[in-house]
Amino acid sequence: MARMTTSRDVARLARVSQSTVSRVLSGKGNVRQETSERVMTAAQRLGYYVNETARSMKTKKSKSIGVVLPSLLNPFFSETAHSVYTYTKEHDRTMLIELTMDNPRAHQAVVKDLIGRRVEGLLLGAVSTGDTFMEEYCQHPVVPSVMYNRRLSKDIGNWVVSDNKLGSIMATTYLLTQGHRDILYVSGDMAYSTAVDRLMGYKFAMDNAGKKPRVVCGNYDYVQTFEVVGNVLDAEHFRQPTAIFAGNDLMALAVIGALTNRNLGPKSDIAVIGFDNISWPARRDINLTTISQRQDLMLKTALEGLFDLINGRTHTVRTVIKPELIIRGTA
Amino acid sequence: MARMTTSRDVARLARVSQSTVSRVLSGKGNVRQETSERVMTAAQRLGYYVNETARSMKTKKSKSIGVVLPSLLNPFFSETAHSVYTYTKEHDRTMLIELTMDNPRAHQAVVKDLIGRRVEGLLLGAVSTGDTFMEEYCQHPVVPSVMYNRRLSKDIGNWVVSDNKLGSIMATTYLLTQGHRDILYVSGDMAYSTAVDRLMGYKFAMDNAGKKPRVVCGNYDYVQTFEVVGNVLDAEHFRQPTAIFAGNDLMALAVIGALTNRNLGPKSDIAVIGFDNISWPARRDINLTTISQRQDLMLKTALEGLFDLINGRTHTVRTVIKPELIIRGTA
DNA sequence: GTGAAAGCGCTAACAT
DNA sequence: ATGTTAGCGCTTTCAC
Repeated sequence: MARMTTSRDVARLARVSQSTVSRVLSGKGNVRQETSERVMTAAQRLGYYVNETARSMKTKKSKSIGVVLPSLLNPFFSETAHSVYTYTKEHDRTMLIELTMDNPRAHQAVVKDLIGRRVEGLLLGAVSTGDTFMEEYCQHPVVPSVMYNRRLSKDIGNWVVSDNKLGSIMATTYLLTQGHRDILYVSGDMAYSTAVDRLMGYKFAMDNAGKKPRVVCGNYDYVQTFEVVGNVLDAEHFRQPTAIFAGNDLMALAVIGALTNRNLGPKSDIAVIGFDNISWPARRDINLTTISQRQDLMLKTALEGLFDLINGRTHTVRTVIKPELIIRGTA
Repeated sequence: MARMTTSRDVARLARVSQSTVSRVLSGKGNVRQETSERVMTAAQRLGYYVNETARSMKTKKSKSIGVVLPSLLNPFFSETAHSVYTYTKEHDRTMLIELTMDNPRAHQAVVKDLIGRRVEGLLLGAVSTGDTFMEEYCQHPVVPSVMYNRRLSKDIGNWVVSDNKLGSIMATTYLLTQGHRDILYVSGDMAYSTAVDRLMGYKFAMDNAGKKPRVVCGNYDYVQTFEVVGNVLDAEHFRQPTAIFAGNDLMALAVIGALTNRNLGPKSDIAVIGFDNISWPARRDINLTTISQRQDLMLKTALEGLFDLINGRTHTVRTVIKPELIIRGTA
């Protein structure tokens, strides 16, 4: 491609100074109507697009916020990304997405990358509990950040998370009151606070009811859960659980998949409950009973908090969102 | 946040010139081992991150490619986004995502935005057939672009799409050979070439078989399809279709949802076939019969083409990907 | 209301 | 091997 037109080119054609072009296109400063029109026409004719790179270089505002997510293959996070886009746009910012690909070790690099690109703030949705880089970062931040959904084990930095332990207790208790005694819990990847807290809640509720907890690990992964739960279902010498509580909806879907595969019906044969309440399209036929993280509220809170941080309106943002039990058709 | 450290700060601390810092951190130019280490230590101590904005300002390479998608709520496109991330990363580029929110009118603005940010190339996955801005853009491009999946009606610009008409014929013919005569087609939003071509294929195949086509419009939207198809199913005075062919998988899921809601089974009562072959998590219990767009191949082709364009290795990229019939459990 | 000039933080000649 | 210098394309004083 040929060299791109600059404001200088526009200035030459419009017979004004380059700073006048800047004034017209940024909408700042007084410019005579006629001059303005001449500039606009010239810009149009040359197919001029303001160079945002140069602009943010000068203004020291990148107008962008960095978002770190584990993956876009989990509906929970692709929905998050979609909403982040909407909200940041409302705040006249663009979102820069980075993915860790479900690998905690990739986190540090993508955060550094985002900082290098001079994002004005960081929304971190893939923090693992023991991330030492993040621990240090929270002590000496260069750019405001808020952890979303997942957080560090040390209670530092800014975060908006849901009360995962409580949500887990709610789910387990609900199954208990439905008469279930053998409740299998499918855990997520224990590298993340959500998995830790949810497991804790499940154990707490089971202990309280004097029931024996039974746990398998699905790692927040569809395929792994499908297999691991399948193994449980196929083990003939053990008592089958009457209910399965999955640590997130993605794994709950895998559970249902494993069930269907064996001609077992969710609820009719084995109750299934998830966690997240993803507003994912197949909900009408799956109709999953789940714990809502109230994702939209959580995200909005995190983002508003981040903007408050950016604008110096606050120093800390720490919010716990109360989860909700959503009873549908699978439990 | 305090002013960020610059290479100048690092230079001062390391007692070298600023350009030496640049040489060390960009890995270009010869620097003595010892000097290099001194710079690295200084950078470390100051928490220095190279300002990519300034760097790309100077090098005139943004190291980023712009991606326009209709939405991240449709699994087809969130999967696309996920893969784009992987591929662009392999090419040492970052992806800048913009969404049209399924609104063709939003397209022009987001493309301009991306150009303003000086992306090196554009992957356009949300082009509508009659977009006059894009038509003009293709004649006088400022930045290389390739349309992905959807394209203009005028045959201009660069594109990688699947043979949607053929795919549609394959789906319809398959249903016909299965003995179906009353096949309902659920169309997508006719603003997009995919919807136009798929409808054409369906009609062609039906005509060929001497069957009467029957079409409703789901606009590529889950909720709308759920309702529209529900209406058909509830219309008592009409003959029910024995098979439903949905213009994409998202709508096929809505069809199955509407079926399930009425205690009808896909295949057992009414056959369902989709289009896309999204590798979406619930596939094991839904087990949707569909037409594969071979998304991965299509995307890879589009992106490789885009990079070829960027590097001046080619002038045009136009590829039609042959679709595949994937027979599973719903038809 | 408009122009001239400085400078954002880098890289890339060009010197030495 | 390292320092000096000149911009990249803007915004923003400061003059006039």
